[in-house]
Amino acid sequence: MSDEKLATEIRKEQIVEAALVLVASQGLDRLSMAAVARRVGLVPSGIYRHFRGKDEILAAMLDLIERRLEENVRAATEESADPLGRLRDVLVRHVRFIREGRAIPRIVFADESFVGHPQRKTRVEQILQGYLGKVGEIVRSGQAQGQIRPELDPDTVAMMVLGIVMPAAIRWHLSEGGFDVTRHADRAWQMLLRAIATDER
Amino acid sequence: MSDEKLATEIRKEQIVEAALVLVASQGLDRLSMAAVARRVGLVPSGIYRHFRGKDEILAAMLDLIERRLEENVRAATEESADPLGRLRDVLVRHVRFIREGRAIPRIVFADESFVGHPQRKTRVEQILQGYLGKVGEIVRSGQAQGQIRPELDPDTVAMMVLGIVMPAAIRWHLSEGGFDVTRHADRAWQMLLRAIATDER
DNA sequence: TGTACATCAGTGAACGCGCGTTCACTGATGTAC
DNA sequence: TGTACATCAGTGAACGCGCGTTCACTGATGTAC
Repeated sequence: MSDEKLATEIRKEQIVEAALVLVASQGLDRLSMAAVARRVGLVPSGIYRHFRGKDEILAAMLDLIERRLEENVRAATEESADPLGRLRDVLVRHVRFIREGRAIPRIVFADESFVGHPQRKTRVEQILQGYLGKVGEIVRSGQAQGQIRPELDPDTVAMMVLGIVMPAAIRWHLSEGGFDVTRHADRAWQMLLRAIATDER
Repeated sequence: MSDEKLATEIRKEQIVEAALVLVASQGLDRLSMAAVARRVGLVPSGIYRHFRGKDEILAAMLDLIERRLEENVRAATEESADPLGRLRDVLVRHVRFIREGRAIPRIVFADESFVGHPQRKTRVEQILQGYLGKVGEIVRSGQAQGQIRPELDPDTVAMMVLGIVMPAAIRWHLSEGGFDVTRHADRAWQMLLRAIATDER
């Protein structure tokens, strides 16, 4: 198929990236070895030079997602000085994730078949909790600085930020991009702000 | 398999109900004709006496879900007199849905394979919009009665109610029931209340 | 009330299909001399 | 710098499996007489 022979490190990256793109555009259960192979210009059996099997690709995909989510929080933290701004930045980045390709929500919402392997289920939980934990940290620092009401549970606030994006992602997806995610996120953010910001502000 | 011969109307109900239970517990892509048949005590080919194929079962399942969601709003409207109470009631019923079986979120979050048939995608959108529309009606009546801030978009508020439940459903599912959905819903509701209730209240 | 028959729910073997995976092979690439 | 060789990425045929679906059949049920 391809004339080139590439080092396995490069191929591995290509394959995982291809898998992620495919999940984003087609969904997890249309992710076949054949489709991944086609996308990187290989024959299906060629994949097995680089991965032991589909499971290993899925595991690598989860690692990639974890890294991207971490990068997301890191960038938001750098961009804004104050915690409320950071939270909003996280939200905006979520919206961007949706508009670009929805691999992450698709995986997290994934079906038993994916999450069926107990190991994988635990891993997804780990990633989600890690992410919510980091967003919760932003909330906590906002409370320390007096921007966010001290009596609120940081974890709950973090989940509500996610909760703004999730139904919007679904409607966007169902309507083939017709739903205005940005507008919804703006409005919902204004509402959330009233709920969490201290009165002094 | 079973000694009994049952009227097709009864079997149809049994089959759709079985499909819904299976989706709830196993996920959409483990929903096989064989599994459905086993659950109602038939041989796989027996299903074809009552449905033209899997597609028709899925369509009937969507109809059932639509009815249950409508029933949900109806019950909430009857139970509480004031709109804020009704909204809270809708939320509580969502939580109950999650704890009982998560067929509905699983379907709405479903993968391209399910929603791939354009007709089915449109149908899911229809159901979701219908539901959000009804929840939005509750919000509107709350605005008319002065309980809910008039400047808020009812659709956004309806989505936020959904948004409280969705991430919680996922964590509950991932943690095998270990996540306390009710507690999260209570906390998030308190936050949402501050965001949407008028000051006079 | 008893019998003959049409209806139709349920059966089980068989099918075609797409999938993940294997395996013996080919031939390009980088290295040792 | 040129040649011989080991390495290993890529190939294509073949596999077993589970799936949705079909089809000729069986035999219980309800009805007409």
